[in-house]
Amino acid sequence: MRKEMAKTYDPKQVEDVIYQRWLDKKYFHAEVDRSKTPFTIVIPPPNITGQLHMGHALDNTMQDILIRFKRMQGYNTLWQPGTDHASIATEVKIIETLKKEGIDKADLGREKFLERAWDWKKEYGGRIISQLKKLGSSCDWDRERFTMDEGCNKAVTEVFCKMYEKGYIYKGSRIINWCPVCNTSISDAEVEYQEQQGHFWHIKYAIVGTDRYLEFATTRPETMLGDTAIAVNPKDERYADIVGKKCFLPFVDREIPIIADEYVDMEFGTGVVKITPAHDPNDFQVGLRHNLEVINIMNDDATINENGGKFVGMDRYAAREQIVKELDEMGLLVRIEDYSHNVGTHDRCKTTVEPLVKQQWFVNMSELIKPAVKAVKEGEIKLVPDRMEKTYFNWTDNIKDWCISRQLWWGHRIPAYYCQDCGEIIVAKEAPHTCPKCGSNHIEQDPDTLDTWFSSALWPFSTLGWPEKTEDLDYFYPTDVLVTGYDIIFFWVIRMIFSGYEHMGERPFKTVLFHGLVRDDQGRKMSKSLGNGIDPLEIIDKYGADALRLTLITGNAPGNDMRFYYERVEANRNFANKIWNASRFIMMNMPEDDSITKPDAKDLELADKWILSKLNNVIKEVTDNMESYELGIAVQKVYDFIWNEFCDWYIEMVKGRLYADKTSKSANAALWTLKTVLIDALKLLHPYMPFITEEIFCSIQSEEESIMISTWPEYSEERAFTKEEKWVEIMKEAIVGIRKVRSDMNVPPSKKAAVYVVTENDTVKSVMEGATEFFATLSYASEVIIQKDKSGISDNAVSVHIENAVIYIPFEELVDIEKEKERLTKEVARLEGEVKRVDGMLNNERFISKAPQAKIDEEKEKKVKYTQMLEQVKERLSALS
RNA sequence: GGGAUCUUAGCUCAGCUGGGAGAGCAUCUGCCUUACAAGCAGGGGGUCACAGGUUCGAGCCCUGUAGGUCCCACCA
Repeated sequence: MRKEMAKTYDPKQVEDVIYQRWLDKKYFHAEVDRSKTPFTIVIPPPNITGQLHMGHALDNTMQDILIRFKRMQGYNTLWQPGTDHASIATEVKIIETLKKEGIDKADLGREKFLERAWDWKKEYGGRIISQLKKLGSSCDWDRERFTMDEGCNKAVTEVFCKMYEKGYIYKGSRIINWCPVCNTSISDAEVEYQEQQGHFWHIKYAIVGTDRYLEFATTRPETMLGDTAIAVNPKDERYADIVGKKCFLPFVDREIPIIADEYVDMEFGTGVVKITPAHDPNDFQVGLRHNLEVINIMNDDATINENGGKFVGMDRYAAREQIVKELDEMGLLVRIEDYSHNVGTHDRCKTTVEPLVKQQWFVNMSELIKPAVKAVKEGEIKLVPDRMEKTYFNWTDNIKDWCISRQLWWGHRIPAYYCQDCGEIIVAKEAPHTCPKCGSNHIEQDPDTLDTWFSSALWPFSTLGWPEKTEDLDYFYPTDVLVTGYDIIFFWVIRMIFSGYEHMGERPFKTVLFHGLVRDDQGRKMSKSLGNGIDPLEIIDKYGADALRLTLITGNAPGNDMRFYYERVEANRNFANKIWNASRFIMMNMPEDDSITKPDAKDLELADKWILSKLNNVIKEVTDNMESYELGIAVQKVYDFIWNEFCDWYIEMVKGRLYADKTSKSANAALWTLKTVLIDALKLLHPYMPFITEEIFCSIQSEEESIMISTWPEYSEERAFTKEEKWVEIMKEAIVGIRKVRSDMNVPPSKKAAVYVVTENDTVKSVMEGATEFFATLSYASEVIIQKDKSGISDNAVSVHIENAVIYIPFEELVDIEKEKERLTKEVARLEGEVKRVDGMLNNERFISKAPQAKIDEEKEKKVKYTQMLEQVKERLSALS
């Protein structure tokens, strides 16, 4: 025995030690090696503000599984790590901390603010990395990158300038989404619609030159201050006569035209819509069609500006209240209706966004998106599961220009410079000293920064050295798999894809593997406000990283959300312990000098061949499943194999051989098989449970120094023992049958009884003879007697029927013949049912003519088997009466 | 309004290209059998939402219905 192993596995004792050893040995490190095929994954860079949550844990577990699997298969694997500056998320955090110190961002000034931001990065940027390490992530940490490091900055500037030159990036005054709390524009993708209870205010305006009024409804009465028209549908006969007339707009004393536009739905409400081009995207479009004036009535903080007349300075909601009140007093408020509608909010801070017309930078998407659509359509990039393609195309088909400028300080500053004298715009990698147009040196850089996704869109190649033409880029790009949540398809996945084609001329990855959200045990999203988040680090601390990883990967189909249960972590912790104890058993039984030798084929016994063959099948299936990204199914098979076949059956089968004579050939064969099967099973499990598999691997063998760089097992014809597999399955059936009978009769395991196997079949006879030892132990037999007929067997026996054999257990006084007859009668009924079912199929001409031959043969075999068993049971039954 | 997805054991979910329904937890019975009580052995429990259709054969494919979840759009 090599060393004393504790009775229960304690992950805390081993995980950190093992991880450090892997780091020291540089197993995670990748170098270009042209003799090997690369396999590359770039990490979705976590935010520097982030703490590891279950989403990260799932995402990174999946990546680590793929990387470890491929590494063992012999690929030159690179898992490229790094972090994201997360412009707005970080900026908000810093503003918060400043606030606590009583400092206002504006007072601090840009430079000082950025100093604080970098301090933050230094302090917290490493936090999430160390948390990823606790999970066991085998990233190449020597290559850690940051979206705002020198290389990424260079890539961003390069891309901006290039796309500006091509005309893809432009500056324009358009309606954008404005967050009045974060004080910045945001992209369409960042707007989250929330159903809110609001009101529908029915208001009327006087039609100029008549005594008529025009009634309409609005959910945002305060925007009336910016109304520049009233619209009806051109086909609407109700209003045909007033189109072209004007309405009087109270408060701002403006006359606005009544226009006709298809946009108006005649069926909805009164069929009249107020048009506020400056504060509604649809109205903006209407305004463009009708050349309407765009009157912005709001300041950046969502207070009413000087265009709002007497409401100037009021907050948007206060103004709303006041306007409604005054309209009512003026008799212009018709009624108020409760109304539930969707309100656009900022996904970061949940503030209601304000559509505003502003000067911003945009990326024109119409050309860029084309190769990204083609790639997925033609399968050059595969989305797993493939239904995600629908979501993908839904976005690409309705793509709008991407607003990329943000009124923030933390981020990549836009490389655009303005001549303060002649207004010339210069976009350049380096800040110009003089204006190329007028020669002035009075030049200022655009104060805005870029959307944080602008830099992450470049991540698959910027991290490999682009825009430099590096060896790494040449070798590791395109990457192989991107693993991410379906919730960032629009933010990130699509943008990486079109960026890859645009700047590299090639796809950034071959496959995108999506996962869902990890929810709490009630199916709710884990969130800070609900306080229902489960900290992965706590789980690791309590149950170990392996148990957590297994929990996240099992019992859930690709792309589906999952619920997190402590019970499942516990079950997986128990599984770890099970493996631990199986290994402990093997090591305890090893000879002192470990002198196990590979047995000759002829020395392998029935059970050995059976488990080797089973293992062989599992290897094949698991490998296939993993190659098609069915990670959960794959590990479920390993789990079942280890627990239900290896531990529950094989170990029990060989105990006798080990306890008898450790130096015998039989014991050697058993030990060799135990060790071989365990090691291969550990290898299959290693990508999922890296720590415990490494710990056991290193103590059970000394030829190799780490399981993570060992070779992935392969299916081998040599280990395919089909016949033995079948025989053992029949024996298991017999054993289970005996146990069941005993259990039904309440016979305690301590009470052994003789077991007679009656068979005329030579194969059954020889198979049984070769396995009496384990057969006896597992069926609690005092002895196993194999004979051709029933002679010498007491009538006071119960019988178990298997294919071509009847097993008798003479329990004598314990046997209740009437009960036994009842039991056998049920068995007859069951078998008759089986025969009937098979006959139903085989007598069906169309089944015979259309079903595949293999299926027909299978059913024929079953018919033989069940008919034969039915005869046996009937015979026994008649013998009892 | 458009789309996706789900409905399978008491609970949470698997079930890959159609060929006799599975897991974990829970539950019941019996076991401290010298790897493991975080365990062992045995059991109960499902007309796979409903209605049609295709097929020799449907949990799986098609159509429809009902209910749930999510994404997109945003009728002011």
